[in-house]
Formats: sequence, structure tokens, C-alpha cells
Amino acid sequence: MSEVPVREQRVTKQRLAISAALDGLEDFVSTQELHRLLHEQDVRVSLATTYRILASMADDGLVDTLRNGEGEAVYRRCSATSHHHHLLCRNCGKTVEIEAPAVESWAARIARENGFTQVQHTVEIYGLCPECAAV
Amino acid sequence: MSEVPVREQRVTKQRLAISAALDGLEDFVSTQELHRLLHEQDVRVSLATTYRILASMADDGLVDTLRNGEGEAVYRRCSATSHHHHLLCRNCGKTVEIEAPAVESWAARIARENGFTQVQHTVEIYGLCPECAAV
DNA sequence: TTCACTGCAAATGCTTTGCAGCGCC
DNA sequence: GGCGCTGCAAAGCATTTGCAGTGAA
Repeated sequence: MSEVPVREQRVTKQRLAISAALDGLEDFVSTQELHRLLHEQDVRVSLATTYRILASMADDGLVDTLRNGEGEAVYRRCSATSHHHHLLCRNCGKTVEIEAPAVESWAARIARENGFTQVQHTVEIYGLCPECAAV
Repeated sequence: MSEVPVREQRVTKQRLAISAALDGLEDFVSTQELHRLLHEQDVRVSLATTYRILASMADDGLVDTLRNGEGEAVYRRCSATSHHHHLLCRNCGKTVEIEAPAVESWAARIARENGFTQVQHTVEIYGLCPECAAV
């Protein structure tokens, strides 16, 4: 029988701290960045624990995950209402958020046509922003 | 004045071997994979050199680069004629190639509207394939 | 002959893991 | 009080780099 695995999850101050930190962030952060951030706020969470908690939250679908241009895993509080993609400047790192309902439905349709389920997708556009292109 | 930087590039057997190997591949490969492949064909190129040559080819625009799901850099011989995306099974790794002209033009339009140039994009769809979903 | 290219091994930097102690339930 | 969670340090990987020998031009 298929059961949703009920995973026990103790409420520790580390987990709360990380959860709270994510609430205060609009955008994706890497594990390293989040860890640095917590340290600056004098919240003591080890790097290993930060990795573990973020991975576990991603597993439970509490955060969205994707890879940044450097190949690092980056996380963001999951909020179905604000799914969007990014236009990134290769040079200065500037990002523009993009709403793309057309792409969402396209991805869903492609997946359906191929019988795929539990679908996620990543879409990133890289280029040179006007300022960097002007130099 | 903008000049294309003329970079000297000696023709070594390592560079030829890697170039030839890429010609024989349709899809993206990671540096590690390419290196393994060359070894299986008894072509002796060190891993470090494989990294160096691929990075240099990417620099010169001879190959396309992006990141795979694991965050590794992957390369493919540059060929504007066969650009496509992938639908990947999270469980068994099966991939389905997808032609998506609509997405191409969408990405180009978004970039143009924001003044971005020299645009690249990555689109990957992850899910469970029919076989893996059935289990 | 010259100097870029290579191979090798050591060094990096991100991420994961083993283990003993801690603390939530 | 039990057992999942932490911190720490060590281990793992992919990738990069220093250096001296090799070979393309």
C-alpha cells in the first residue's frame, strides 16, 4: 500500500532559526550564504546542520530548490503563489524576476503528454544586461 | 576598440582527441564523463587537461555549456541546429528530448524586452516517468 | 629554441558522513 | 529515558593550480 511516509521532525532551535531566516528572504540562497547570514545574526548553527536541515526541508517540499549559475544548490521558502523564473546577467549578477504562465503550462503539458508525473521544472535565462553590454 | 582577442592555441593531440570525441556525441557530457570515455577508447588525456581544454573551448565559444541537475558543468559541441531541452525522470534517469520552439522564442522575447543580449537559457523538466510512477 | 601545453599531485571549496553528547517529546 | 538532532572533525568529490618536463611551431 502506498503511504505517505510520516517523517518525524523534531522542533529544534536550529530548525526554527533556519525556517525563520528563510521567511525573511525573498530570493534563493545557497546553504553557505544562509549559514553566513545566521552567523552574522549571532545564531549558532553549524554548517553541517544547515546542510542537513535545508536538504530535509527540500525533501519534505517545504522549500524550493534549484541550481544557481555556479552549480550550487539554492533554496527558497516554498510559496505556490509566487513561482517565477529569472533572467540573470552573466557579468554583474543582476537578476530580473519573470512571471511566465505560458511556460508553466507548457511544461505541464509536455510532461503530461509523456506520461510524467510529480513534475518540477527549472528555467533560467542568462545574458548580458544593458549596463554591462554598454561597457 | 573592440577586438576579438586572438588567443594562440596549439594543436595538440589531446585537444584533437577531445574535439573528435565531442563530434561523436549528440548530447551534453560532463568533464568527468568525457574523460572516462576517452580512457575507455585508450586515449590518454589527464583529467586536469580535460578540464583545461573544455574550459578553454567554452571560452572560445566552441562548445555550449550549462549545468546538469547535479550542478556539474556539462558541454556539447556548438551546433545551432539541434538545440533542445530535456524531460528527466527523477528516479531512473531516463530522458526524453524535447523540441520547444515556443520556449526558444519566449526566452528571446523576454530577454529583448529587458534589454539583455547574448542570451542563453536552460530549461529542464523533472518528474517521474510512467514506469517509475507505476511501482 | 621557445614557450604553451601536459601530467601529476597537492590544494581548494562545497557537501556529506561518523560519532559521541545533547535535548526534544 | 529514548532516540532523533547537533557539532565537530574527517572524509568525499568535482575542480583548480603549481611545477617541471614535453613537444608544437
